[in-house]
Amino acid sequence: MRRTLSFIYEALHARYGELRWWPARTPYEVMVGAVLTQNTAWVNVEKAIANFGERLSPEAVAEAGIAELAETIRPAGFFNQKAAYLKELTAWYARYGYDAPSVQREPLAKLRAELLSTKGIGRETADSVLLYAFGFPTFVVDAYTVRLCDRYPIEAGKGYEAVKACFEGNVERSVGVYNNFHALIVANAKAHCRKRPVCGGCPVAEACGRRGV
DNA sequence: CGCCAGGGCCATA
DNA sequence: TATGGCCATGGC
Repeated sequence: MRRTLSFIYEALHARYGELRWWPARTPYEVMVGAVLTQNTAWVNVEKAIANFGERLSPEAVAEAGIAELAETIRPAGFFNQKAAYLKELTAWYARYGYDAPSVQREPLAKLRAELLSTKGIGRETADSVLLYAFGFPTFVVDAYTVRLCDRYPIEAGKGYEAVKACFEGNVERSVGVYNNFHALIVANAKAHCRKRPVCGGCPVAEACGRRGV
């Protein structure tokens, strides 16, 4: 299994290089994107992000009315729910004075538990926030990662935490690797490992359990 | 036109 | 624990 994961990482890296998802900007913008992208195409998230203009700050979101916020994020879909979720996540951030270094001084496990008890913040969103916004070494598992585990002989076990533990236990414990590996999985899922697979030219076809399908 | 996208909540059994 | 319904826009 370790060999399989190492092979997949190396092969994807050779094909796509360093993708570094969610580049720079502010941690808060990453947080907003993490909520908006829930079951939503990223292109729609970008439209919603653009709608904020100068109001993409925790202070502005905290002050905004829920209806106004919903209208701003409309292109991202599920806008009523997500407006409420953004309020919740922003309220969590307020505990740390909207200050990233203050968050980063806390233990990962404590922060993850807090996020998971925040309405609208499930495992993937929590891990995305911790990894991409604040730089904690926590592996993000999404639908593409689960698909990878379904198609390759990785034997990660079932459920989010099992898959997460499998990756964390078998790749270098590094924020950079966690970041890039997840981005690589997404990139290959879009190019080849789709729901309906496009196996021609796939860089990891050699290790695929469905080779020939 | 139908399918689906970097989920999560809630009710139900 | 594990399904199923629900939320909603926009690209293809």
